[in-house]
Amino acid sequence: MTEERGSTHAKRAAYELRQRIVKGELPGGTRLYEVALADEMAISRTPVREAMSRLAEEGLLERARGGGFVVRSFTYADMVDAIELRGVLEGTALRLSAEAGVSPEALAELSALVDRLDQIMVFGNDPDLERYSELNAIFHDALSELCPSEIIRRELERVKSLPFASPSAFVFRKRDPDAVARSLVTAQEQHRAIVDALAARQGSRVEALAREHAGIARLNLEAKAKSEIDTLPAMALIVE
Amino acid sequence: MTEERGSTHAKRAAYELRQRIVKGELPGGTRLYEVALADEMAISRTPVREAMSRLAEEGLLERARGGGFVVRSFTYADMVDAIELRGVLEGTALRLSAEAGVSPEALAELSALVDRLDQIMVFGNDPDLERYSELNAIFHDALSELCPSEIIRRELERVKSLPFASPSAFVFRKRDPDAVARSLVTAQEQHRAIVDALAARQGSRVEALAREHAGIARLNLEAKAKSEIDTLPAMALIVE
DNA sequence: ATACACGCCTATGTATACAATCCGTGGCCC
DNA sequence: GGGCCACGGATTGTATACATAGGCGTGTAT
Repeated sequence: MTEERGSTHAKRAAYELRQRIVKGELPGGTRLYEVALADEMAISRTPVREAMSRLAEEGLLERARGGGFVVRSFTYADMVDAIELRGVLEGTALRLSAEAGVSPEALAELSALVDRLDQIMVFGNDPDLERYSELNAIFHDALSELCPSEIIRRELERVKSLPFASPSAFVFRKRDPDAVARSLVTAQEQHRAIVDALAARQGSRVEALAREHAGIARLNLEAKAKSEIDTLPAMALIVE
Repeated sequence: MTEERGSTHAKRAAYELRQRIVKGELPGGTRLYEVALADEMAISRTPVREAMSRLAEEGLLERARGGGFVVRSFTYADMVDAIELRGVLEGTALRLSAEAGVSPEALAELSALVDRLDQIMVFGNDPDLERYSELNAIFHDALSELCPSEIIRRELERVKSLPFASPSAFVFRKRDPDAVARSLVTAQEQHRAIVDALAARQGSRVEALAREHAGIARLNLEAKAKSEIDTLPAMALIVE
C-alpha cells in the first residue's frame, strides 16, 4: 500500500486512468463505469469517482449527461487547434512579460538554455532528440514562468497539459532526417529571437514569434499524421 | 426536496456554493469544510464533495494541499488579466471564424442583434442598462458560437464564466452618465466593425477589434474600482 | 527555557449499503 | 402495425460508519 505515485487511492487511480487514456487503451468516447474500474483496481467506488473528477478538471474526461464520465474525444482538427491555442497563449504570456520587463538574470538563464539546445544540435546528423525534447520543454516552462499574470500562466499550463499540445510533443524522428535538422534549426532561430525580443521589450514581436514557433509543431504534426499516425504516443488520443 | 435548480443534491449544493462565493459570503482563501457545509445544507458529505469538485472544474475553487478545497482568490490584477485573456481568446475565435468564413444568415443575425442594441441606446439619456447588458451577452455568445474550433470555443466559455470576465460584467451605471453613453457608443461602433470584418473575412482586423473591445471592459473596471468597489456583485470576489 | 515527543482531535480518505434514476425492452392496447 | 406504458436491470446518487493522517497543544526531559 506504500506506493510512490501519490499517497491516496484516488491519486493512484487518477494516475492509472491518465496513463490508460494517454496510451489509447481507453479511446475517446469510452464510458467509464465506476464499479468495473473499482473492481479492476481493487478499491471502492469512492476513490474512483474522486479520480474521475480530477481527470475531468484536467480536461481528459467529460461529465456525461445523466451522470458518469466519458473519455474526451480529440479529432485531428482538435490537435491542430490546440497547438494554435498554445501559440496564442504563449504569445500573450510573452507579450505581457516583455511589457513588464524581464530581469537580466532570467534572460541569461534563457540564453544558457538556448546554448545547451545548440550544443545538442552540434553533434550533427544524429542529434539526441530525446534530450532535445526534454530541454525544449524546460525552456518553454521557463518562458511561461516569466509571465506576470497567474491567470494567463495557468491557462497556458492547462493547454500544455494536453499531451499533443505540449511544446515537445512532436520533436521526434521523421522519415526525412534532413527535414528534422532543418526544423530544429528554424526552431532554434526562433528561440533566440524570442529571447532577443524579450530583452528589447518588444511585446508585439515576441507575440508573433511565439505564434509562428507553435506553427512548427503544427507542421510536424501534419507531416507525421500522413505517415506514422500509429507510432506516436500522443496520436493514440485521436478519435475522429 | 423537489427544487428546480438541478435534480440532484450535488447540483443544488454546487449552485448554492457558487452563489455564496460570487456574492462574497465566502471570500477568497476561505477553506471549505465538508462536514460544516453538509450540515448547513442538511445533506451528507458525499454530494458536498461532488459539488466542490464541480466548482473546482469551473475555477472557483482550488484543491488545497493535504486535501480539501479553498475558495480561489482573485486580486484586482487578476480581474484585469482575465479581461485581457478574454479579449485574446475572443480575438482568436473570431479570427478563425473569419478565416473559415461566416454564413450570410449568421451575419444577418449578428447585424440584427447590433440593431436591437442600437434601439436601446436611442432612448437617449437613460438607456435600459439591464436590457443592454443582457442583449450584449447574447451578442457575444453568438460570436463565440461562430468559432469552428470547439477547443478554442470551450476555453473562451471557460474564461467568460468568471463573473468579472464576462462581456457584460461592467456595463453598469457610473457616476458620470455621459461617460456611460460614450462608452456604449464606442462599444456599438466596435460591434458593427466586428460584424463588418467578419463579413469581409478580415481575420487579423477582427482579432484586433476584439482585443480593443475587451479594453472597454477594462476601462469600466478601472473607473469603477476607484469609486464603487463595494457596490458591484462581481467585485465581491476581490481579495487583496 | 526550549526542544522534542507523544497523543488527541479534527478533517479528509475509504468502504459499503441502500436509494433513486435512467434507459432499454417487451407487451399490450389502440 | 405502431406507439405508449410499465417493468426490470444496470449504474450512478446518497448516507453513514470507520480508517487514517496531519496539526496542535501539552507535557516532560535536558
